[in-house]
Amino acid sequence: MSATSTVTTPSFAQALAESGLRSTPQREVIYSILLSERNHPTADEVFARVKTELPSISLATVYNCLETLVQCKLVKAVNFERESTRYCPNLQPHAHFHDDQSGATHDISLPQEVLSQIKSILPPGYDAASVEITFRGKSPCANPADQRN
Amino acid sequence: MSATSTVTTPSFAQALAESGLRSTPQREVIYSILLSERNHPTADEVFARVKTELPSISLATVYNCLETLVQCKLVKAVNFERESTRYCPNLQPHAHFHDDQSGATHDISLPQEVLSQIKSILPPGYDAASVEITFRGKSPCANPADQRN
DNA sequence: CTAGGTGCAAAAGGTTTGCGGTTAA
DNA sequence: TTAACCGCAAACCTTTTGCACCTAG
Repeated sequence: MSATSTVTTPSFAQALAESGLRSTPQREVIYSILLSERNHPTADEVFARVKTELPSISLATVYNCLETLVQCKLVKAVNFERESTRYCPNLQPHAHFHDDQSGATHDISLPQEVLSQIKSILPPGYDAASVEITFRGKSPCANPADQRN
Repeated sequence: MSATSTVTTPSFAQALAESGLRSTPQREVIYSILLSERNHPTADEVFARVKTELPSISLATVYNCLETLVQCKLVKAVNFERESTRYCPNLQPHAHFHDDQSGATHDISLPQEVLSQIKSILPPGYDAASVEITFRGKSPCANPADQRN
């Protein structure tokens, strides 16, 4: 629950090890921040949060760590237009809903059946390794405190 | 057919006028390049092409013109990850297939029925103004000359 | 001992903006 | 005449990189 302690989940260290990488305090804290704060934060937002725990961390290291986590498939990088890249620890197949007003981003679960119907629109010969689905519009936004801006 | 002459399609000037904007040679040429070269070029690629017709044009003007065309909905801006923005005059609902190897981008037509099934995965309360669907993977790429690389 | 990591500062894209001069309604 | 445009250069923002130092295996 807390992002404060250095919780080295076995699977976490393991996922890194599989890529020949180490589990470091920076990587652990950044990962736990992503897990506890599922608002799809930007690198800058993660930086602000992680600084409270590791005051000496640099923004470059945050970028590097996030990239590392993406490499070993612990998190996904999400982009909306030209906005800053956001990071998301949800590895399940899902779509994203981006609320332009509030800037909030929500995960939308994506049933396997819909996913395969989408893939079925591809003409023969196309081999899709991944599909990315992004909605834009107004979200319910029940909790105004969730709004970004 | 030719992108050389100053073809002021009525609808083109009209679309601009509706936003209180003018039809200029720069905007016309850029638009006709997009129409004739449907490879989803970047601003830089458009710049290279348009310079052969308007040698004195600047990259900033290309960016400005493209943005203007997007504003008055004559073209769509397309983004893949953090790559340069690409521009696309196809206003029909369609998905994009991005070939990571060649860099090529293909329009995939999106049947209305599939579109509505996709929208049906949204929980109640969500109001999607637009949906963006991007495939990544290997495309047939029958014509190697099309590869961007 | 040495490959991998961190922090810092500088560089690298891609895109936008401010400004002086030009042009079309 | 005057608002819209253009070209140029500088600014901007996000992200990456080079380098010196440090640390875990």
